[in-house]
Order: sequence, then structure tokens, then C-alpha cells
Amino acid sequence: MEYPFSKIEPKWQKIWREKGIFHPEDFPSQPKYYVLSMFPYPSGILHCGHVSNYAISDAIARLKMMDGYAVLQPMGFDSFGMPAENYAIEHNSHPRITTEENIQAMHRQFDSLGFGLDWEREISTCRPDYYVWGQYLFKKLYEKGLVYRKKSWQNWCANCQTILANEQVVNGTCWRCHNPVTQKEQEQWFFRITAYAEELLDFSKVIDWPERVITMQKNWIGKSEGTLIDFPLEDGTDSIQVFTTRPDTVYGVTFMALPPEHPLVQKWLKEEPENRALKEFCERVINEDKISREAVDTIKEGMFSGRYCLNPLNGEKIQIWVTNYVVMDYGTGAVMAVPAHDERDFEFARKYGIPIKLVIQNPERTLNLETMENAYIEPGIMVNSAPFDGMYSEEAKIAISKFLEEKGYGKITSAYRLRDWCISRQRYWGNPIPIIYCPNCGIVLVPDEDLPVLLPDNVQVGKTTRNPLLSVPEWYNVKCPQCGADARRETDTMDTFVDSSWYYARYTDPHNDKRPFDPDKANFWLPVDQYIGGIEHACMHLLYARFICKFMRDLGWLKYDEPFLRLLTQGMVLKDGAKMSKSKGNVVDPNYIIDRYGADTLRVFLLFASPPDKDVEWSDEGIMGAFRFLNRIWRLIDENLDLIQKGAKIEPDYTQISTKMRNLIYSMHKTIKKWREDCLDRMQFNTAIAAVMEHLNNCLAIKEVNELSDNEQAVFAQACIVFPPLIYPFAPHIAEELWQKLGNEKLLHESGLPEYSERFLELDKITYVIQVNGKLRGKIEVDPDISEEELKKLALEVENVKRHISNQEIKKIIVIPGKMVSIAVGK
RNA sequence: GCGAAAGUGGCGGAAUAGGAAGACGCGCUGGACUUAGGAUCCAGUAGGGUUAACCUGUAGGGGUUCAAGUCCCCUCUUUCGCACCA
Repeated sequence: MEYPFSKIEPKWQKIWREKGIFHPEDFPSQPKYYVLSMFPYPSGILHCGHVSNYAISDAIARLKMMDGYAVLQPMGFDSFGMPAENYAIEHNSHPRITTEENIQAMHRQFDSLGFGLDWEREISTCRPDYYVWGQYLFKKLYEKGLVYRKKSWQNWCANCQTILANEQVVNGTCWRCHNPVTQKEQEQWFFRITAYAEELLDFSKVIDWPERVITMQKNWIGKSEGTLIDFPLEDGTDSIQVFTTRPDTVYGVTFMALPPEHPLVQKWLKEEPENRALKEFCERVINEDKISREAVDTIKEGMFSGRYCLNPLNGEKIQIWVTNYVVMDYGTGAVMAVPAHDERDFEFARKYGIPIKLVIQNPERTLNLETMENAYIEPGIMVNSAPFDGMYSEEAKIAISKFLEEKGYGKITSAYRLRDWCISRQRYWGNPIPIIYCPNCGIVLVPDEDLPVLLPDNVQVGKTTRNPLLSVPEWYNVKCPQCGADARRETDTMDTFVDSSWYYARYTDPHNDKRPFDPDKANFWLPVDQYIGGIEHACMHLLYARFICKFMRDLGWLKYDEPFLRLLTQGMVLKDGAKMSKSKGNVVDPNYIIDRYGADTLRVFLLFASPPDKDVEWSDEGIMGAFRFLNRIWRLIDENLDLIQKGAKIEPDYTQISTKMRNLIYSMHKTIKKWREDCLDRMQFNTAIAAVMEHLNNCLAIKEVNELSDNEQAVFAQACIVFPPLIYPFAPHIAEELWQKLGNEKLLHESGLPEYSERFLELDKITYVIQVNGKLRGKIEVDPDISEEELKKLALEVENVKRHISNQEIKKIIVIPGKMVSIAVGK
């Protein structure tokens, strides 16, 4: 007989909803706890990965509720974005309609899974009441000088017809469709995230983030310390500024390497149009796509510009080359090339016969320019560097930098790999950028009273290269808010990562129509105590959200430096070792599992199969195992209901019970202790569930329950009634049902965490393991408060121990209290 | 190439502070019940072994220690991240 999951699951979902237990009031008297899962894109279907994510957060939320916290666990939809647009095209519909339909469908699925979500606070990023505040935020950023417009080459996915941020390019392909990425030049809007680069490197304000994510973000920001140095042009008209991390090698510079995009190169091309060869070279390199140009194995090419600059330290004449291996948007976009001490410069100099000058000598093995096959990039002793000769290069780094600073030729500084965040998207289904272009006034912000800039409905959505909003002149043709002249709206929309960079704050005050949120409410609920989501957002969403949080702090809206105190990156759900995906045809539909075995079974399986931060391998047998487990609990309580209810009313006399029953009560307290450690301290639900299973086995091992004495039945009852609270975080429906059957009127979230008592964890006898030279040779059962001397004596008397000691000398006896006696012997 | 993490039975995994390796679940083997079933219950389940003593076992090799899955060094494999960043 299967337990009636299909009856009880909807029943409890309804009761929870009617009682509103997942909708905390603002400013409650209890301490707050904010649990947040990354909100989903409304595809219309929750997949197993979502279920796994939300099963983890719901377990945490319910645990915290049992522990007396006012828990906020909101949910919403990240509903702007290209997939909605494509979905609508495929289904010959409008994104607004399909998105709302999908949200409704997902609501039903969320409901059938029984997650404790506060739907009163639901947000959807494509609704004007949400995106209006994204536009407002854009304006605030603009006013603070953190938004700018720049013409630049952008990663372009021809399949998705969209610009991609660097973070969205994966191995030269689009992160979503994996088509090759090409280059396209566009005027784009940028958020100046680099203004916060230094602070984003500081993780001291988060409590518990995976080291892996912190490392990824630090690498992504990629700070290097170095020096800016000015090399004046020979003709004195200008100078080239370089950034270098190796100021110790300045005397070894033999050429200057510039990319074709460098402003000086562009200027020279205009000045001497007769230099056809250089012009052609530059055009060819610029038009090459960024990915293959920046790949490490691309062959280095270059051309001498015919011009020279001067080394500020010794006045040496230096050739200026235009090359394909220097990138414009890092450092100053110019490199002082030191072939003797840089692998790339060495390769280039050898290819073009440029001189190589040794300025750092290897202290171990003298370097010889004629026979060198690689650059020497290690530190060493300074040579050919006039006043710095003989110094260690690491010291010379500082000395030369200081010298350059004093002379006004340089400046000690840092460079970051992090680029500013391009937020422009030439797509329809996104938040309109609140900008108007006026022929008289130039760039004009849409006034606050005209917000939101509503996204029009009547667009031609289709796979064109044009931005669909360009098909709506009645929308983009407007009067300038300043001078009234005919003007034009910005037709680009914002990257959807803008929407998700502040949503955690909106949940704290989701219906506010005066401002993004009330700072008092946000400061009460924030920061998010526990955030849960996929590792794939390590360098995108999580970095952007930290940036915007710091910005909102600087505006005075928030008083926190970090949005997410603890981060859990949950593993993926795999099938046959691969991520579930439609294209692989290995998708398991959660609805099918819910219909056949119930939501509790699915949740228990996903939580039991592996720790929350590791991948879960799907297993049909594993589902059966979880289902059996819940059925066994059901039977234990249901079949002994009268006995347990009767027994629960008696205070047992623990001195009058058999060893078997004493062991059962020990099992119960030990289980609660382990469960509390696993759930509350470690968040390792797989082992917590294993502990509950173990206790269940111990309870089911008591046969002929009806023949026990009244006193022992009371003990048995105690051991059984802990199951509902123990499984509540993982399988809340069956837990509530059994709890009610046992005669409890309160719901489980208000019944407190199960408690244990150390008194029952004390045993009459302890087993000591005896090792001889590290090998297990015997066991003894002794009184817990036995003296060490007595214990050693008993250990040495064990027959098997004696045999292994034989005639050898006892060198040492180590006693680990409560565990073992280790005897070291030898000749 | 650089950086990080991981490698434990047939499988998922456990061992939390260096102290009995393999908890718990799945699968499998045998049995009970039986209207033969994807139900339930009982027993067994790392490998070897004369079946009990013992030996061997946490990717491989070395080391520290009374004691190593755990700490140190080297090698291999896998996964992930970055990749001409000056």
C-alpha cells in the first residue's frame, strides 16, 4: 500500500496558503532570515535543476522557520530576454502573452511542489511596475557619471541577433546557443563597473562564499600592479603611454607595439594616405574577428610604422611597430616591447629581426643573446641598465618606478582585466533605455514624471538584423523634453542582467510605486542571508549584483556593502553523466514524478542523492528508494497510531526498560544531534536524511510492539514522534499529515526544532578498539569512567593483543579517550 | 600554457579536529509470505583467504606519525575557470 500522497499534498498546500505562513510581515518581532534562490526565466516548465535548487532553499527556509526566524523566501520571474522573443516568434504569438502564460504554468508547478514561497511579493521583470525602477536606476547611474556611450567593437551572435558581453562569450561561442561569435561595431551604452573594480576584489564582508567563486571573480577582475610610462615621440609631437608590470626592463625596450586601433596609428594613417601597405594591414587586422585575433596561438604579425619614440631613461631611439597581438582595451592599449624578457615580444622580434637587448641576467646560468631560444622572464640581476646595474630586478622595479615618477615620466598604478559592462542590446524584449536624442540638446534623460518608458506592444517581432523597435516610429518619435523639438528615443534595450542586479532589494518592498523600495524595509530584510543558484553566474550576475548593491549603498538607499552574505552554488542534475537537455533527450519531467510518487519523494531524492553543492546523478531506482523511505515512515506511525498517541501521554521511566529500548532512545537522541549538526551547521542534507533513515531502521526493528510494557511503549512512542519534525524540511507534506494524525494542532513550522538531551547519549559501556602497531587487534567493552591505567591493563590482557605483542618491547601506549588504545611495539 | 577542485565497493555517496574505511540509499545474492508482484519482511554484500586467524585495499609512487582517505612531496587522470592582459 502506498501512502496517499496525492491526497495530502494538495491538502497541505491549501492550508499553508490559507494561513499565509510564508508571507512574513514587515518588521516582525522575531529575527529575520532571507533565503533567496536565483529567479527563473519563465520557460513554462520547471526542470529537475530548478526543483533541486528550490528544494535546497525550501529546506533551509523551513528549518529557519522551525528555529523561530521570520523567514522571507520570495520568488519571481526573470522574464525579459531573447528567449522570450524567440519563443514568441516560434509560436506566432507575442512575448507578453507567452511570458504571462508561461508564468501561470510555472505557478502551478511551484504550487504542486509545495515550496514555501511568498507569492505576495512576486515580481516579474517584464512588467512596467518593475522595469520602471530599472530605468530609474539607469538615470541615477547616469547622473553619477557611471553610464557612458562609446562606439566599440562588440561580440555579436548572428544566431541570437544580439550583442554579447565578454562574460557571455564561452570559448568563442555564444553562451546560450553556442554559435561562433563575430565582431560588429556599434554605439553602445556602458556601465562603469570598473569604478568599483577595487572594491569588488574585497570579499571581507561576505560570510560564506565558495572559494571557487571568489577566485573566479578575482581572476575575472584581474588586477595587476604596474607602472604607466610615457615614451615621447622622436618628433616631439606627442607621446605614447604604456602600462607595464616590468618597469625593471625599461632599459631593454627595443620596440613599441601598438594595435591598429590605437589613436596615434589612426592619426598617422590620415596624415599619410600614401602609406598603402600600413593602411591595408590595419584594416585587415581590425576586421578580423576578436576571438581568433586574441587567441593565444594566432601568429604574430606586424609592420614598422616608420616612426620612432624615445626611451625616457636613456634617450634611445625606439622603432614603433603596429601589431596584431596588442589589444586596445587593456592598460593603455600600447606595449613597451622587451624581447629579451617577454615571450611574445621575443617571438615577434626574432620574426622581424628587431634587436634584442639583455637587461636582466640569470644569476644561476649566464644568458647569451646569440644562443637564447626563449625570453628570460624570471627575476635576476640588472645589467645594461646604467645606474641600476647590479641591483636585484625585484628591487629595481620599485627603484625605476620611483625614479620615473620623480622625473615626471611615469606613475605607479594598477590595471584591471575587467572591462566596463556593455548593457545595450538591439532587441525588443527588454527594458527600454530612458534616453532621448535631441538634435539641439543632444542626449537627454527621460524626466522622472515620464517614466516608465513603456515598451510598445505593436512591434514586428522577427528574425531581422534590425532592432524590432525601429519598426515603431510612433513610439520612437517624440518631442524633446527640454526644448520640444522633434527627437528620437533610444531604441536599444538593456541587458537582462541589469534587471537581475537589484531584484533582491525589490522583494523587500515589491509594490512600492513611489520608488524602487523603501530603504527601511530593504535595510531590515537585506542582506540576503542565504543565496542559492548555479555556478554559471559566478562572473556575470553575481558580479553585477555586487556592483549595483554597492552603487545603491553609495546613493544612500542601502547600508550594506554586499547583497548576499552566504552563497551556495548547487550542483546540476545529470542523467547518464550529462546535463539534462532537450537536445540530448535525457530530460526527466518533474510533473511525471510528482504524479506517480509525489513532490515529497522527488524532493527527498534530490536532497539525498548528494550534498547540495555537488551534481546529482538522476536515478529512477533512487526515486523508488526515496518513495520507500517515506512509505516506511508512514507505516510506522499510521499502523501504530493509537499506541503512539497513548504512549506519548506517559512520561517513561527510563530506568525500567530493556537494553533494546535503551538503545532505541539512544538512537533517537543521537539522530537528532546529528540531524541538527548536518542541517544547521553544515547544510549537508544527504547525511541528515541518512541519519533519519538509520533511526527509522532502528524503530522498525522493534517487533511485537503490542507486547511491550506500557512503559516501553511510551519509549517507543517517543522514538516515533520525532519523525515528522525531522523530515519536515525535506518532505513537508507527509510530515504535516503525520504530525496532525498524532494529534498536534500546531503546524510544524511553529513547533520548534527537535531537541535532544546529552543525558541519553551517555552509554553504560564504551567499546575501545585496541591497535598494535596501527593494526586492529581487539576490542573491549568497558565502563565509561574507567581509569587510563585500568584501561591499558585490560587492553594488554586481550588474547589476540598478547599474541601480536609476543616478545617484543612495548615502546608506547597511547589512549584516545572514548575511542582506542594504540600500542606501539618493536625490538 | 596558467590557476583551482576532485579521484573511495557494481552505482550514488559517508567518514565533520589525524583515531574501527565503506554510514545511508540503490543494485545484486539467498530466503519468508504469496492471487507471481515495480509490494512487504529477514539475512548477506570491498577483494583475497585453508572462511578463521590473517592479508590487501581510498588513482599510482614516496614521506611524516603509535596511527593517513584525511598532512607533505612527486606522477597520472578527470572536471571547471582563464587564456597574447603587457
